Amino acid sequence: MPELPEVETTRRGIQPFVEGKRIEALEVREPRLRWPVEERCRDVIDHSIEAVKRRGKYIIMHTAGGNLIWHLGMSGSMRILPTVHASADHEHVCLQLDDGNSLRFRDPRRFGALLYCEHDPLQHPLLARLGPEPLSPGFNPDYLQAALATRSGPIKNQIMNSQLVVGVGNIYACESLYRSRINPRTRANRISLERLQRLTQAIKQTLQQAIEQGGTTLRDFTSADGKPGYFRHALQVYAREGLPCPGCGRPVKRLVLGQRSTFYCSQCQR
DNA sequence: AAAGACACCTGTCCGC
DNA sequence: TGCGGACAGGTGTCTT
Repeated sequence: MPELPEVETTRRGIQPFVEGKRIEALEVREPRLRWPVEERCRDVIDHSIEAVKRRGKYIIMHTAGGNLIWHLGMSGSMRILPTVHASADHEHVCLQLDDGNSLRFRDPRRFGALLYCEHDPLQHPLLARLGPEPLSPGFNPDYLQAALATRSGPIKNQIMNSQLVVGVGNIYACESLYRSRINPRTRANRISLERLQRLTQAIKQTLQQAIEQGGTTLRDFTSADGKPGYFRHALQVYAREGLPCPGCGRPVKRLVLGQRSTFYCSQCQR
């Protein structure tokens, strides 16, 4: 489920409820996430959450007792509920706050993660080698051209590679390539600077618009208040195999790249 | 160094 | 109604 817009929506949703609050308890009902939840996560107990940040698809909570790094994986979501509220199925972690509310982490598939990092979380091995934020000025045509110089694989695989740029998952890769009229199979290092200009712009616009819509809900994504995202209605090719392309009316095609479904228009995207 | 396959999980949907 | 198989928003790890 969660690509950058969904993670950012989640971050914005929880931030006002957790920032400045003290962590009274950390209840791990199911430690078997992507990696086992470590015992030292408990070092944050009795400390206040000073800030809630995002890097790529990671959500980072800063406290004087160390930092919590969250990843939503494929099926993760967060909600704020009264602590007395019973926990739901697949709600693996509960962070109890000092105002009677708690943050619940639910993740049926358990591809998500809760990590602890005592010092600078950006230096954590999983975060240290991440590429630039797609909405930052550092992600631009010149950067992308240099980054792709040695990459001959399909462009779609490249923009989904978090070492080149973070936050772009399967939905937004498909949508951004459609918007920039680039065929997802195009070999990355053969794309002109002009077309990379279109691509970087399309990625920025698509992600920005999706954030403004609260992300995309395909099946079960909800933000911290339990509401779905509305960008689903703006999807032009993703999960629309056989339906007419909004540009030319021909049926949207599907192929598999990097073992992921890829949706595109063979007429509009060259 | 880059690319591709595989792994990790549960839930849902579709065809028979 | 039940069952098997395909598929799902991610990404680290291993092998070529």
